[in-house]
This record gives sequence, structure tokens and C-alpha cells, in this order.
Amino acid sequence: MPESTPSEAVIQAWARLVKAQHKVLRAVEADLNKAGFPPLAWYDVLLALRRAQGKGLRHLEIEAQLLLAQHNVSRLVDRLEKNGLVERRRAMEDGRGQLVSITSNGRDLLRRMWPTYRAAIARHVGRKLGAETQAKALAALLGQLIDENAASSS
Amino acid sequence: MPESTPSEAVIQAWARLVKAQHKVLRAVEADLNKAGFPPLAWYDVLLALRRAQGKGLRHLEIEAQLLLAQHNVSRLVDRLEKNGLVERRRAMEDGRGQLVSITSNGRDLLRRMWPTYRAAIARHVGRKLGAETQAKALAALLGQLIDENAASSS
DNA sequence: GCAAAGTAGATGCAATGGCATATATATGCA
DNA sequence: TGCATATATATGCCATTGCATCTACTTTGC
Repeated sequence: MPESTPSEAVIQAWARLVKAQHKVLRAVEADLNKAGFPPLAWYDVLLALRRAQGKGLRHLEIEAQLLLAQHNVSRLVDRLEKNGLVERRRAMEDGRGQLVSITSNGRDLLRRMWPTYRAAIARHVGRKLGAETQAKALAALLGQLIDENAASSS
Repeated sequence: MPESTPSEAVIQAWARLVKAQHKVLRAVEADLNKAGFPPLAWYDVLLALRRAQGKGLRHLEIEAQLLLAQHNVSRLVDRLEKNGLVERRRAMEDGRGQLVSITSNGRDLLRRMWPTYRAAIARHVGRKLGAETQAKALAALLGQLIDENAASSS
């Protein structure tokens, strides 16, 4: 059953999802930019690489974790490499593959960005949500939207 | 008091906000694209114009409603005009201003897009939220993020 | 009434993203 | 083995966005 007509509440949730994210993301990016830091996408990639420990990640893994298109990963990694934040080496099990790993400069950037980033999250998200329970509720609901097979019954 | 350290729940809410919006927006845009329709931004502008009735809107008003940068409004309106979906005329109270209004082609596009758009919202948002109360709760929480002066006490 | 400052919108340029396609390697199967 | 197909990543081209600046008109202060 298609259920092609969403309720008013669903439409409003959708509209606000787009608007809230847009607004908050812009504000956070602006704070980072003002402090002289690169865009959030760089942070995200570096963080994923740091979590992967020394092993490094394949483009495919970065793509899946960050929901990026393949060609964008390729070019984002280019930029990071050009800035000395990551290194590429060929994946030995697969001659087609690249194994991308974070450099010490990359780790350093992560460390230096975090205080600014953290403060931006607190200001633009934490401060707007009165209580801790609201943050938890929001995280849970958004989790459902991300989840491949949530609800769907109704 | 700066409160520069957000709780884990806030950080998670932030991370999921970005991820959920990204994922859902992509999916909705893909559905529209697959059906041969222009990007959502066009719909948003046209919808704002239709709501403004015959009077039309200034660039400034579009900018504020859609959270767009000024120069982007200028070019987005260019594209819409080129496609015969909107008309510009000088604002008579202010010689610098443009008054943008929707054409009948524009109205027609809105009508034709809605069924596809609506179905996409139902599929990518409605279906993931089990109950109506969840949609309402999500809309309310996201509303707080958009609200200029929400909470802030804590 | 006019110069100075302000505001609305446009535009050149560089960076980024999307789409299609190219290149290199890997795998499957006759 | 060897060719057809699949997979991983790169790249050319065009559209869109961001940033800075430009132009045209308006308002303010004298």
C-alpha cells in the first residue's frame, strides 16, 4: 500500500528537518570558518580515519560512512592530501584500491578544531534544546529517519 | 555562561540531524529528478510566491523565507525566469527592487510536482515514523532549533 | 538640494558538486 | 588461458554556490 499522502504533521516535520539542519549547519560552519578552520566535511573524513586507527580506510568505506558520492570522495581526499592531512597508498589486497590514512598533521587539525566545533554545537543545538531529555528524544527520532528499515508498517 | 561542552546526547542529536537530513533530502530529490522535475529549491521559491498571491515577493523576502544568500536568490530567480516560471518587474515604491511573481506555468509546475513530492515525503519521512505522535514530536523539537530564541536558559 | 552613506540586487571568479565516462585492476566462465 | 564483465577510483564537463565587488537607486544630514 503506497500511502502516498503524508499527514500534516509529517509534512511539517519534513519542512522543519530541512530548515533546521540548513540553519544550524550554516551557523556551525560559519563559526568554524570564522576561526580559520576548513569545512566540516574535512573534519568528518579525518575523524572517520582516526577512528579506523592506523589501518586506513578505503574510499568505499568513507563513502558509506559519510553518505558521499564516489567522485566526491575522490576529490575530497585529493584536497586533504594536498594539505598534508591524509596519505594514500595502494591497497595491497586490491590493486585498484586506495588506502587512505590520517597523518599527524591531520590528527593535529582534529584536536585544534574540536574546541571550536564543540562550542558551536553547544551554542546552536544544545542551547536550543532545553533539557537533556529533549536532546535524547530528538536523537532517537532522527535515528529512525536514518534507519534503513524503521517503522514502515503504520 | 558559555556552556561550551555539549552533552553526548546533544552531540548525537547534531550528528544525526545532519545525517538524517542529508539522507532524506537526497532521496526526495532523487525521486523528483527521476520523475523529470527540477530541484526542490525551485518548488520552494514557487510555493512562497504562490502563497504571496498576486502581489509578488521581493528578493529580500525570498531570501529570508528560504534562508538563501542574496546572490543565490538573484541567480535562482534568473533560472526560474528563463524557464518562464516567474516574472520580474520593478518595484514601484523602490526603484532598486524587483518584484517577483509566479506565472501560470509556475503554478502549473507546482501542481504537477506535488503528487510526486508528496509521495516522496510519505515514503522517506512518514513511513519511517511509526505513529503520528512521533511526527508531531519531531516537528516540535526541530521547531525549537529553528526558533531564534528557544531555551537558552538551561 | 546635494554630497555621503546606505540598501537592493547583479555579476566575475574561484571552489565545489553532479553526471557521465574513462582507466585500471579483478573476477567469472567458456 | 583469455575474453567478457564487474569493481574501484579518477576525471572532464557543466551547474551551482560562496565571496567579493559593482551598479543603481534611496535616504540622511547638512
